[in-house]
Amino acid sequence: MRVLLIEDDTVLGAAVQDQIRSDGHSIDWVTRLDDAEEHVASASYDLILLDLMLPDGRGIVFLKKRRAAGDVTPVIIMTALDQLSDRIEGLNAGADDYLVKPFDLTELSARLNAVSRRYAGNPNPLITIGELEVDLAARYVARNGRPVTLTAREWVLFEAFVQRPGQVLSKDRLEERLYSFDSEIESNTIEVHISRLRKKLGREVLETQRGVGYRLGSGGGGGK
Amino acid sequence: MRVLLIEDDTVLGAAVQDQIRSDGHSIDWVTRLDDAEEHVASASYDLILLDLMLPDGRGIVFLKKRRAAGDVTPVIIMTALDQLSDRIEGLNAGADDYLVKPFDLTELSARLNAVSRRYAGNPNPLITIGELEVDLAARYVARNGRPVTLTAREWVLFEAFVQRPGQVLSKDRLEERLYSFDSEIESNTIEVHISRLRKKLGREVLETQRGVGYRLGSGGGGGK
DNA sequence: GATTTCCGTTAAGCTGGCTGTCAGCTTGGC
DNA sequence: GCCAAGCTGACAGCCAGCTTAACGGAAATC
Repeated sequence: MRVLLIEDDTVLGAAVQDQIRSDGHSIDWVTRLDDAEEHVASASYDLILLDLMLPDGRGIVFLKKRRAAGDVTPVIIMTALDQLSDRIEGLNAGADDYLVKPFDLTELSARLNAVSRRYAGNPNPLITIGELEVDLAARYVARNGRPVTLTAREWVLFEAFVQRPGQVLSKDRLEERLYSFDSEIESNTIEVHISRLRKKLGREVLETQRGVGYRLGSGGGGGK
Repeated sequence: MRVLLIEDDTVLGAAVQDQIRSDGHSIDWVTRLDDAEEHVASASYDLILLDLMLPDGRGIVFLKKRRAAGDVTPVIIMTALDQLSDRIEGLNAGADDYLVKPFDLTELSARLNAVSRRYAGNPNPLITIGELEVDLAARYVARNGRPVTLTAREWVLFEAFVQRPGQVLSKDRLEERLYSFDSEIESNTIEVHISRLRKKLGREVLETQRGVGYRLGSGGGGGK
């Protein structure tokens, strides 16, 4: 397994590097986010270990950027014990796991094994919905075999429907998903995004349940 | 998403149950491992929340048994802060994640979302009424396997009957359900909606009890 | 640092269909 | 056959939702 470690603490970094090597994996270690950007651009990794406090920015930003770019490499974030909100933010931003500093090196190994096990046995399943093909893990949609590019918000919405085929999702529920916990939104943002999704994916993909919400259209809930 | 919670602490258990419900998932809560065994044998879950210290044994044993049996349902274990060795053992035994007690409920939600994102949710139980299939949670009805679209009002009415199979509901009662407290309706609105429902769902679905009200027809609640 | 492109949000006008009402008809009880 | 209760087709008003256009901020490129 190929691991990228992003950590500016040299003591911790060296320890992690040693542990991972002795577990039989290869590892690249960088201490800055811009270094990290370069590495992910030029090489492919099976796992990224990400510290959230770095000299040139917050790790969360890096993570969000990767996810927005469609990168699904598993990311484990490393945070201090008291940074609860960071952990939550990290998970919502697409992290797969976190480690609380200071952590035991055997725990790191266990996590590593869990991740490699999870993704080894999971070739991405393709979901077919009418004329659409979806790969949730890879953030990929194609319409009639032709790939469609969705923006971040569009994907979050679309994913919600694909994960719950046949189920009606209310606008409130979708809003919550887009904006996590905060903020009441008093506009038709959801409607606009739905409209754009329909434009890209086909008019029939999302059915309106007036006064209730939306759901995946024909073919989507066919299982029922 | 369907969750099985295995936790003997009633305070924590109740809190978790509430949180998960308010996130829109369904949850079964047991306090003992043998109860848990029964549940996983008779139902399928999308996620198991597992306390490691239980009155009739260690949760680890349960987890190992499930994995040995080939069950890949995601499991999140819940441990006290100082039980580091338990966490490691848990991860190595096949747990997907862990939560450190005491944990924030928002963190629980974030974890839940991460899991449900990873594993697409599974549909809810279907209720069969004659030639109809109903999924209350998904607001879904099909007649002879063909999905039927109900409007908001129609659904509210229909739901009332499905929730009380065999029971006769008076027009007053139904009116109350549609319009809460306000407004006297001086027309035959209910009758009209009933008529529309019958047109969509079949004539026999709703029986008229002249002078009394309506009730679900054959197959609905005949048993009880 | 300037410029350009992209994306999410907001606002406004429009539309389709839901919903309540009524009138005329049917059904069931006596 | 008569009456009351219930059924249903038609219709119009209105509102939820759709769409388009424009704005502002962020990121990317130079």
